[in-house]
Amino acid sequence: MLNKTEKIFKSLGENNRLRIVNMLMSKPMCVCEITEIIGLSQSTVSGHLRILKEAEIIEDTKEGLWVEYSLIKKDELNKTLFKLVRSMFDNDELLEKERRSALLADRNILCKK
Amino acid sequence: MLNKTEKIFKSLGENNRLRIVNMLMSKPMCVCEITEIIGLSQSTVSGHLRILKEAEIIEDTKEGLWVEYSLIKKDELNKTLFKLVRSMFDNDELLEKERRSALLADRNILCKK
DNA sequence: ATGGTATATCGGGATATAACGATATGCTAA
DNA sequence: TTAGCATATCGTTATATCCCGATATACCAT
Repeated sequence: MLNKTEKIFKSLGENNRLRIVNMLMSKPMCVCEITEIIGLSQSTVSGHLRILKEAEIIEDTKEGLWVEYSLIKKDELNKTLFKLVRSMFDNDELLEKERRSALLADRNILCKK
Repeated sequence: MLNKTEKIFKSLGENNRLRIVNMLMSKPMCVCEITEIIGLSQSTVSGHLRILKEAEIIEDTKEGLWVEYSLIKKDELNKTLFKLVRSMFDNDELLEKERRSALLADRNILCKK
């Protein structure tokens, strides 16, 4: 469907959302972890997550006080899409660094203020 | 690379550009054919084509007075991308109709005014 | 050269998007 | 219940995007 397709590509057509998708390739993360690593305001990150969620790229699960976001890997479309995106992300220094940061991120350290 | 990836997805994240890509899946077309079928102004269509061209989704070749645009199918990335997009376009009535219109389009009839 | 055709570019108006800080909501623990 | 933390939503501002008509450019035929 045209509008669904537009929504998917539009959601991926923005640098900071691509950075979020890239980080979620390492592991599911809560908003505060993403916010810490990406260096944007919490409200901005929340907005980006909403857009990716509406495009059915990511989903969220409540984890007590936290909301954990993760890539939706069930359906074939997304699998192909993520494989493609991952290949496009290869050899990008910033993205590699952020995948590593995501992997190492510990919400108990990053989030408690 | 991040910015290249953003450019590609941004170029595909717009309904009318998706319609153009869909039509070009039938065959290479010149601007006037696309303009006729899509029903937007010539300048708007030209703008969309420029964006798709800058994202290296399509390329153009001069054909005398005409400029013919076609999908860039050489590299693997695009091949995968087009296969994916094509599958997302399946069973969309408007897009099917426009692929057919594109296939039947004859620039000698559509364009000469 | 002139006239005609196809395409690209420019300028402007309307709408959409991205960013932020402030505030609201929702949950947990004491 | 209250306090505190994580997240979502709201209001605003700045920028980007989409559309069009008008104009410029490029090419072809006469």
